[in-house]
Amino acid sequence: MLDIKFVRENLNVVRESLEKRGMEADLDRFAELDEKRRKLLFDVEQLKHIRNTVSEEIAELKRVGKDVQEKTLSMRVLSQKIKSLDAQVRELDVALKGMMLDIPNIPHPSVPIGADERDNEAIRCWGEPPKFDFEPKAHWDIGTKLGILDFERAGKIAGTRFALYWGLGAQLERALINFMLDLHTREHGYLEVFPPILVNEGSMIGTGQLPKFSIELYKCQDDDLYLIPTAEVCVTNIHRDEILDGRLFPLKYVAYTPCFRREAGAAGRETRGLIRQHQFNKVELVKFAKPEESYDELDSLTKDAEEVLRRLGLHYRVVVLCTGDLGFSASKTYDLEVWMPGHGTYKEISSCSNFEDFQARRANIRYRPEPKAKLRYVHTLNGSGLAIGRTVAALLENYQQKDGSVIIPKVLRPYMGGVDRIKGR
RNA sequence: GGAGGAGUCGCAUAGAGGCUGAGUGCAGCCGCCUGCUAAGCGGCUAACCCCGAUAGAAUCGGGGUUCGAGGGUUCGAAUCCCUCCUCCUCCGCCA
Repeated sequence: MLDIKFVRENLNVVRESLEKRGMEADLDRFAELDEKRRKLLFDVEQLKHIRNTVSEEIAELKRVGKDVQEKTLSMRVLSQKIKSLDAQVRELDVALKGMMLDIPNIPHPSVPIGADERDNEAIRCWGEPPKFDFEPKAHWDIGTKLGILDFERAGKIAGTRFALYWGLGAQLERALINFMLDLHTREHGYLEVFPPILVNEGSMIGTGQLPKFSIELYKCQDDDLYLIPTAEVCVTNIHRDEILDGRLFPLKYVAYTPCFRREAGAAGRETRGLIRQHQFNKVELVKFAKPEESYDELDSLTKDAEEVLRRLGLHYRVVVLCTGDLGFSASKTYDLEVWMPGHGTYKEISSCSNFEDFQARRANIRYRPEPKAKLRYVHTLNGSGLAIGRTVAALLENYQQKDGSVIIPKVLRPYMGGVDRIKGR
């Protein structure tokens, strides 16, 4: 959420930012309702002032045993008036809050302007695509043939866009989770957390999934609970409604969780394989930072995620998302895209974002910069470090051999009981 | 799931319709006093919103709101009533 005062005083900045994103909002209506609300609020507060004063007088009169009837009667009228004005203010509050919750974050000035992912800018590359003396296969063919991935039975159990892992496939998934958690906790200084993955509506509003993107979420029918689409939700909301100690910044958390997405807008896209699943595992990095340090923290968070790919020996590039591709809550996002030989393309495997104070304002997460200073909103950041299913896909495609087996990178072997190659069941 | 109890300023607690603009203690900060420390004395220790002053984020003045959340009763609610949430105790069920 943007600061309502900022929006009030910078309507054009907000309008421009919406335009850059290719989005719309009725800002004229916002201005009108906001104006109306403040006028009403001013009126009702004046009436409340009278009520407070007269109530005091009534108390005083009763104390000395004087008649109070006349004042009480006139106050009864005033009180009704206040009640009705209060209701009107509340109505406008709800309308304005609703509008504010639907306005996306303002992109950072360094974000390239563009319409969609084709306008994203690649800023760096690491490694080389592996060379094959045969036609590299897609990971679903490799995995199915090796008997470690079973999409048919997953479809029977749950439906399309679900996967069943067997044997070394399941172990590889688990090995990657542990490898990533160990790397981030032992070498990058993150604190491991294991949060609830069913969360309430307040948490979803806090990070920006609700109210606008409910179509992407799985909701429990009989409870006010949602399955998380990313650990960003539960980990960022750890500090909802808290005042944090700025001396401890940056706070760095890492969490492994399953994630659940309805993929409502992706019908027909990437229906095969592990790339786009309703349920997938992810190791997520989350930071709480001071505003003046948050972009440095974004850079180091991105590097922390990149380190996973480097150690796995996977060729990747880093792109800056353009305004049209930028997420609703983000000010700036770097995507890590891993090379997928079976597809012949790069695929997003991590998304690292700075939300500035957008989520902090929604979730009410603040800190006091100095002992006597005013409270400020923190900046929140997060990034995948990494998406596990997509990493499995990338490993299968990049390390596939002519005989259909797949080499396990050295760093994972200790996590696989020393297995150096998957040759099938 | 059932039955009780509780949620008040950083922590601990008082408060039971109007002398509460929420008191007290602790911790913390700033003074004073002091050879040093301790003690003592005085002060400060909440957030948000609206209006006004100023070129302004700062700051100042006025007003409003907030005692878990939301409604209600009343001229007036921390206090009474209703709904919900969270925590604790006991019972039942359960990995």
